[in-house]
Amino acid sequence: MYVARAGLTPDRLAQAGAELADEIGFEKVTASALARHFGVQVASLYSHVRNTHDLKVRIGTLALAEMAGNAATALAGRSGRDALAALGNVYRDYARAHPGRYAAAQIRFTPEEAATTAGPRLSEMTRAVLRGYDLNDEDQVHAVRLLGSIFHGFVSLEQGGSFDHSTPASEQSWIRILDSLDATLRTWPCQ
Amino acid sequence: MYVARAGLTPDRLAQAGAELADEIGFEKVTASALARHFGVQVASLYSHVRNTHDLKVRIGTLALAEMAGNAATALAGRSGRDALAALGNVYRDYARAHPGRYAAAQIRFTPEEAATTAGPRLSEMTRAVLRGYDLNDEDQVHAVRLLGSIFHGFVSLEQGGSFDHSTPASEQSWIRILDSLDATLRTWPCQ
DNA sequence: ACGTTTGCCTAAACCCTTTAGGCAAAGGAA
DNA sequence: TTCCTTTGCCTAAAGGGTTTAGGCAAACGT
Repeated sequence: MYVARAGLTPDRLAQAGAELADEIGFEKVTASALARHFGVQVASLYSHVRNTHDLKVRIGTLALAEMAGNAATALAGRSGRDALAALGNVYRDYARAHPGRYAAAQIRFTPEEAATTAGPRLSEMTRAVLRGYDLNDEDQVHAVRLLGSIFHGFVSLEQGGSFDHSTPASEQSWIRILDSLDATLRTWPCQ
Repeated sequence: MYVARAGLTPDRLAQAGAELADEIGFEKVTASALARHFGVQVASLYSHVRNTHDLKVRIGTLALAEMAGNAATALAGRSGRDALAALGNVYRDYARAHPGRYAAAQIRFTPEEAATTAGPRLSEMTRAVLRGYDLNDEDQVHAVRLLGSIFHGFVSLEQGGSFDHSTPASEQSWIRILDSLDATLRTWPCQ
């Protein structure tokens, strides 16, 4: 016995799941919680998503797409250290504004899932930053991996509170790290 | 109706949980799975750990202690780039050999939990590496955070398969990244 | 041998996931 | 409009995982 249709769709579930993730934590986003949010029975969700893993993949995909979009905007008209900082801040700001979504973006995708996400677009943004530095093709791969490691590592540790119990504030370290990364990329071919 | 006591203790549960985590994944380590492993009823575990979060914290603590121990061994008699690579390889090798334990070490500890873990000991190992470079106190904090970010970020992305779909092998990037990190630390004060 | 402590048990309540099958609303065609 | 099809959400039920309460018997100190 119900009043009206809730209008569920896979995208709407992913969107609501993303919002819920930011509020209560990605690992607490369950089919039950989402069903409560829409005021429907849990089983109803299964007409729109295959299972909870499917739901989580959709949330992660949404997050990656948002990050790639933010990156495209942030990188427009920037190059060099400016672009480097802009991309780093996309990661960091996104993780701070949307911790649940950021966590969702870190789930392990299968190869076919990964191909359909905006992950490749985000890699492309990283390569765009590196165009401001003089790297050959192989070094560019290493540099993409270096940037990904630092951005993800820093954001992940900062998010986990690892930097909370020492001074100065992590902001200071972030600036210094961007500086040193810029220096590294400028002198990379010298190795 | 049972035959003999299983000899459960908090430490034994954490140890078995750690092994289970490496076999089936940390997120699949449940009280149920652990009880099955020991051939006891699920409720029996609750005499030894408060709840599943307590169990996970114990597994994470065990992992951090093992990593800190490995680091102490690896750093003995090394300095400079040699020590840097040794510490990085402790992270990387541990994550590869014990993915479940490594995941357990990443859970968010409360401040009082964090104080009792080997996390501080691992930070101390990082500072030991930095003694081979000429950094003032504040720069040392930034450098500790940089090392933590890179090591954790690289290992985490490599573990997640992010480097699987491009060449060359991640091993090459790892070496280049250690090299550039060494160069960064050697010239850090020049900024 | 005896009392106390300790370890594991059964039972039960609660929540989350997933599948199967059903009814009624929405939407298209005559 | 009426009829038919599709679609959306429902109920029901089975299967796990978590956690608490209370009980019995083994282990242990004396």
